[in-house]
Amino acid sequence: MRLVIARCSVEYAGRLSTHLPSAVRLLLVKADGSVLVHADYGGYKPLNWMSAPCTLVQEAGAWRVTNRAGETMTIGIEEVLHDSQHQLGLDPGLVKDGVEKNLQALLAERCHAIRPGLSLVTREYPTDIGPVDLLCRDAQGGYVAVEVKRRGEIDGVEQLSRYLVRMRPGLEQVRGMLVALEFKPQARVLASERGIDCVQVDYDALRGVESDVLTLF
Amino acid sequence: MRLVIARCSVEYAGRLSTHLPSAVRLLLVKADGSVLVHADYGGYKPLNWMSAPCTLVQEAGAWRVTNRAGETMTIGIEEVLHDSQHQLGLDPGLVKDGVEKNLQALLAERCHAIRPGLSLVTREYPTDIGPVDLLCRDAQGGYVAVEVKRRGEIDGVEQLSRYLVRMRPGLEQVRGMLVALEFKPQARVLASERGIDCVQVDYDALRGVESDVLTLF
DNA sequence: TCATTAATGTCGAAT
DNA sequence: ATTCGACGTTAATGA
Repeated sequence: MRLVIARCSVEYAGRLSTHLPSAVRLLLVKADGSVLVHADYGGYKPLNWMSAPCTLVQEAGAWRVTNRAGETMTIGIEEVLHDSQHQLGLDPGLVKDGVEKNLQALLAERCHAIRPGLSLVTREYPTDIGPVDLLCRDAQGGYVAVEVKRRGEIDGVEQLSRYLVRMRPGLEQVRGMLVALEFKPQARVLASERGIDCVQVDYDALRGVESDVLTLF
Repeated sequence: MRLVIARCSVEYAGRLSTHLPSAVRLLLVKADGSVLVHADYGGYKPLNWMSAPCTLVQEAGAWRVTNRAGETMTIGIEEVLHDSQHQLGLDPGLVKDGVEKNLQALLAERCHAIRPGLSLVTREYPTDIGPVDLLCRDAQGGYVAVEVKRRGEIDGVEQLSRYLVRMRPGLEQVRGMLVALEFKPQARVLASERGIDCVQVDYDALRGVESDVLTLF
């Protein structure tokens, strides 16, 4: 990893065009070849960047970075204030907990935590445009297609709607249910129009229920 | 801006939980307080981060970064291999060209470049779920709702479909038109099913037409 | 402040 | 190679 603090200007031409006037910035060159240009504010996103795989050519006063798609980033170097190289080695990588996969697994084991009387038929019930997260039956024996999201947004309603259309030839009266940790108002409105129930659940409470179950065995 | 190369482990607890085992990484502390943890591969995205506004507390062997939402990032510092501070000053900021806003502005001024005979009624025509980019009339006087995208994808078709449903009570025969620089095949298929026209335009040509017009005056 | 939407979205998995 | 959906999406904009 190479760290350069330099007065520079940057041009990017690819999916769009950008221009960055001259100022002092951090240029970060990673071992995989990717180049990031960071200002001293604004977390997360670089001002400009090029992801690997790409090639960096250093000319007299300019770095030219290009990728296979023909996108180019040109960094005009005016003054180098710092330049250091560092050996970092491999990274073991990030472990995550609390993503949709975990949520779906918890809900599959505790369907009645979504709605009392709900029981699981199968996970990943296939349709010709992709699998429905959970297929359940309610207390009256009716089928319920459940789409699980961390955040209930309009896309989730559209996704579940598409599944329901594909399922209805076989399962005429299947109902739709969108389950999420939180909901956007627009999603509730659209779901309501489509006759889809929105059910909000609590991740910690679900995990609590889950660990209670585990301690029983 | 402070640059630290350190052997460290990182925990994040917030919208989800993550764990990052010990390894050598770049810790980047910006002037606005934001903290980024970067590995030596994988462009653009930090492994972990906290955006401003947030507070960094440095204890004996650990940095604790928290934000207003109660999210926490804890960096266990085991060995510092590099530590330098740099004065960057203000950044003039990034200038972009070719984003949807530019495209919409160009098309609003040159509706007939979308389809001959098309004329603008208004930009940002309101519906109760958001504004339609352009409302136009065609050569026969019929209304046309135009949604502008850089890339025509399935989401754009769905978005325009929702607008059309909301508009039809007032504008019975309004047609839908999705305009983009490029189209995904699936978007064309879905649009066709919904009776929505897909029109591909060229950004440079549009700008060319525009600058020709400007040079006339 | 919240809600909504674009993004050089990125990234990973499945096809 | 392309499509699809998740993401601590982030970031910007308007109400």
